[in-house]
Formats: sequence, C-alpha cells, structure tokens
Amino acid sequence: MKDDRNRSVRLLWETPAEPTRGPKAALSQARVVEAAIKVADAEGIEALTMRRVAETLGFTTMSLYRHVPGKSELLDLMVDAVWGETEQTPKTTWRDGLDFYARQLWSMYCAHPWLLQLTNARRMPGPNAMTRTDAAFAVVSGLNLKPEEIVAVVTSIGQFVAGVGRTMADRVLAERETGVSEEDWWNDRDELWEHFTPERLPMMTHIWTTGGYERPLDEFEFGLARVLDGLAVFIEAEERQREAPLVRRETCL
Amino acid sequence: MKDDRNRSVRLLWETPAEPTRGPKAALSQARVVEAAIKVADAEGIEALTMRRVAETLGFTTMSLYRHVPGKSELLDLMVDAVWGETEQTPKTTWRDGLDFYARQLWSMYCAHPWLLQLTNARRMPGPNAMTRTDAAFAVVSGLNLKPEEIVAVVTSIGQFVAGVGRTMADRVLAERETGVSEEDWWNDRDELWEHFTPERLPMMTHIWTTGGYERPLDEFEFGLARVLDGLAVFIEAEERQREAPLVRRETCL
DNA sequence: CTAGAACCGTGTACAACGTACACCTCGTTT
DNA sequence: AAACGAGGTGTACGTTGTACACGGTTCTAG
Repeated sequence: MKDDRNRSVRLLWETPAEPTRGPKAALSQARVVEAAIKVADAEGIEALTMRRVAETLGFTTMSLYRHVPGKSELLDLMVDAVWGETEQTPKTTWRDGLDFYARQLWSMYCAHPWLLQLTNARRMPGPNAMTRTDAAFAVVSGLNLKPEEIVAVVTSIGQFVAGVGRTMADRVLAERETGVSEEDWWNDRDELWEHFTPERLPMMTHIWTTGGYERPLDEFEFGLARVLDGLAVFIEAEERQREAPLVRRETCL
Repeated sequence: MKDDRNRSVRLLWETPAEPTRGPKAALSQARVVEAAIKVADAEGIEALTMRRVAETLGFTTMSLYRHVPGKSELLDLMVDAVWGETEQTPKTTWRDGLDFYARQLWSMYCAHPWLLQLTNARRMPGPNAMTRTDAAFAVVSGLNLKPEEIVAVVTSIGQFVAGVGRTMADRVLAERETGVSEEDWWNDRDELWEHFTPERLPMMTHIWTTGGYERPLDEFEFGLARVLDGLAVFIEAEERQREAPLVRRETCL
C-alpha cells in the first residue's frame, strides 16, 4: 500500500472507521496535528521534526506513525486544520469580498507564518481550504466574468498576500530563531554600509538620507489597495465591453 | 574568527588578495559557485548538497570549504552571481521601466527557480542585486513621490513577481524532481475529484464544467497588468494632490 | 473459552545532511 | 635548510525521516 496515490486524499477528505480491536489509543491524529502546529507556531518549520512533536506529547517518535502516515501527510493535515480557523468570505460586493478574503489570508499567515515556508505545489488540498476558496470565487461571480477570469482575479489576490506574507514570515521566524532582532542583525554588519556610496547606488543613498527607510509604508495595506485598484480597472473595462452590443465575446454557457 | 559578523560582507563586496604561498589552487570560488548554480538549476535546491557540488567538480566534499566558508555563504554568492546576469532597468517612463524590471525578475526566476526556494530574510545583499534595485528606484524618481513611496512602489513589483514566480518554481521543480508531470500527478489522485460536488463547492464545480481551468490566463501577464494599473491610479492621484495625507492602517505584525 | 487477528506504542538501525578536525603535500619566504 | 601558509583528503559526529521487528492489549471467530 506504499504507493497508494489516493492515501492522502482519503486522509483529508474522509473520516476513517474507528478500529474495533486493539488497545485504546492514548494518542490521536488530531492531537498529533495540534501539537505539530503548536511546535511550528513557536519555533518555525525547521524545528518541526517528528522527534520534537513526539517529545512535546510525551511519546516516542515512532508512535506518531500510528496516527499519521508520514511527515508530508502531517503537513497536509496541519495546513487544512489552519484553513479551518478562518472565516468564509461573506457575500458582498466584489471589492469588499476580496478585501475580506485578503485579510483572512493575512491573519492566517500572521498566526502561522510557517505556512509560507511550505511548498504549495502538489500539496493535497483539504476541504477547509477548498470551501474558503469557493466562497472567494463566489464574490466575483456576479460580474459576468469568464470562468478563467474569475480564477485569475482570486488567484492574484491570493498570490499578493502570500508574497507580502512570505517576507513578513521570514523576518519573524528569523528573529524568533536567532533571538536577534532584525535591526541588531543589520547593525552588526556595519561594514556593509560602507559600500553604499552615492556613486555606486545613487538612489538608495538618497532614499536613505531622506529617511525613506525610517518610516516605510505598510506593505500589506499599500499593496492591497493597489491590487484592488488594478482589479477595479479591469472589472470595469470588462463590464463595459460586455454591454457593448457589437463586441460580443463568446460566453461559455 | 568564527563569529566575524562581517565575513559575508567582505565575501560579496571585496575581492580578497591572492595568496602568495602554497600550491596553486586547482579549484576556485568562482568554479564552486558556478557548479553549485548548475546543480541547483538542474535538480533544485534540495539536491544542492556540498557532496553533490564536490562530486560534479571531481573533488572531495571538504575541498569546497577552502574556497567558500560554508553553505550559507555559498548561497549568498550564488544569488548575487545570478543577479549579475540581469540587465539594469534603463531610464524611461515609470510604467515602461517597472514593466522592464518585472520582466527581468521574471526571466531570472524562470532561469533559476531555486532562487524562490530560498529565504530572503537576512540574506546578505550583493553588489549586483543592489545596483539592479537602485536602477529600478531611479525610474520612479521623477514622479515627486515621497522616498518611502518610491520604496513601496518598487517593492510591490518585486513582491508580485516573486509571488507568481514561487508558484511557477514549485511546479517546475516538482516536475523535474519526480519526473511526473503536473497533470499526471493530479490524475493519479482520482479519488479527490469525487469530493468536488456542486453542493459542497458550487463555484469550483461550475468553473470546472465551464472550462475555466482548461485555458487559464497567464498569471504573470494578467497580474502584472493589474498591478501596473493599480500603481497608475496611485501615482496619478498622488500627482494631483500632494498635500493630502496618506492613510496608514495597523496590521498584526 | 480460547486462539488469533488487529492494533498501539517502543527500540534499534540506516542513509543522507553540514561541517569540525587532524593530516599530508605542496610552494614560497626567511 | 627551515619555517610557514595554503590546498585537498579522510574520518567522525550529531541531526534528520522512517523501515522494521518486537511485545503488550483488546476484540472477534471458532
């Protein structure tokens, strides 16, 4: 059963029948997942080892494998458990809805920065993640967009939040891991700044001396406003084009 | 000298004096970096081990440490070497300039997807990366933006490309690593689709049946156009009324 | 009522990783 | 000729995920 390609599908989407025989389990899948999330929250993804999770639960490392097939599947379960903590996007205007969706993602990433240290490619999507995404699709469904445009719009929001979040997460996790603040770390590399000369880096030194790095804009708020503005331009243009009688585009049912 | 905090600064920004004594080096830092990039290009970052690099060069693992202080510093050198392959943004309009900058980043990420598997937090910036960034700042310097707004505008482009790139990179590297195409992999998980019912996921099933996933829009092109549109709205508004204060909201981190 | 199947948790073991350390061998400087 | 600094080698250690064998516990089939 090693190469059962649907094992992780069943793991996430189906609740297995309870065993009738054998001793009562002292541990459970839910407790393993919960403990793993707690470890990752506190110490980052590189501290998340099977040994560490087992230790916090007071069991041996190998006992975890009775409840979870492997580390990869444990990560799948952790991710979908965290999606379950978010609220579904309510039905409102497209802009309010996407704003809500973006902020839900943002607070999810803030609470669990390790999410952004994980690959998303070929990660098995769980029911929680899918229902949240479905609700996000719904808020842009009344705009007469083509189906692939709906996907593109929601995806662009998701990717924006993930992009900004990753920078934030890397910073937070590095601070937590090393115990050295971002500022202290850069100040320790004092010889670096000697190479930042106006001849070599005119703009950066100018921005530095005029205080551009001292009071940076909030990356999330600034970027979100820009992306939503950009989507507004697109959506309005798309609606105008659709109302024009001559330039009928093919609608897929 | 172990905790010399400026060691990596000198490594990237200064060329060390050539040694006078001892045997001629059969290896060099440049060759190590080059070989490492080649390995990462072909097999991804998780295949980039000191043993693997040494093997492709025909030397022992420990010989690398004569030319590179450690793996972390090797990564710094690889990153800046790759930045050196890109062209600097020429001086044009802000929109053409940012478009150029975005496409440079994009082609860099396409050529070296492993860049996006690396943390950016506390990575020592090298001279190539800094001059490229400086040139990008320059194209938005004629707009009378506040210094922190210049940083925010360029950063938002960088983060957009990194966000889209990461999705692309994860996919490409997973295919290269496993030898299984994305499509085949998802087709193997056939039981997953049985859970995608219209009751549970109405929008997704609708988009699926209307072909929204069959001809997806280009994420890079779609997103870039949206972000540039959004920045245009901001820049025009900013030019119109310079005296209006900018609204800043608090976020969780 | 008993044999055995199913299940839980433990302990040992292995290959791969980064790299510290001791070592020998060159080539230049004193 | 002796000393010294540098390049490359080989061994060894602590980590990681997890395969495998094992012993104890609980329910089911005969």
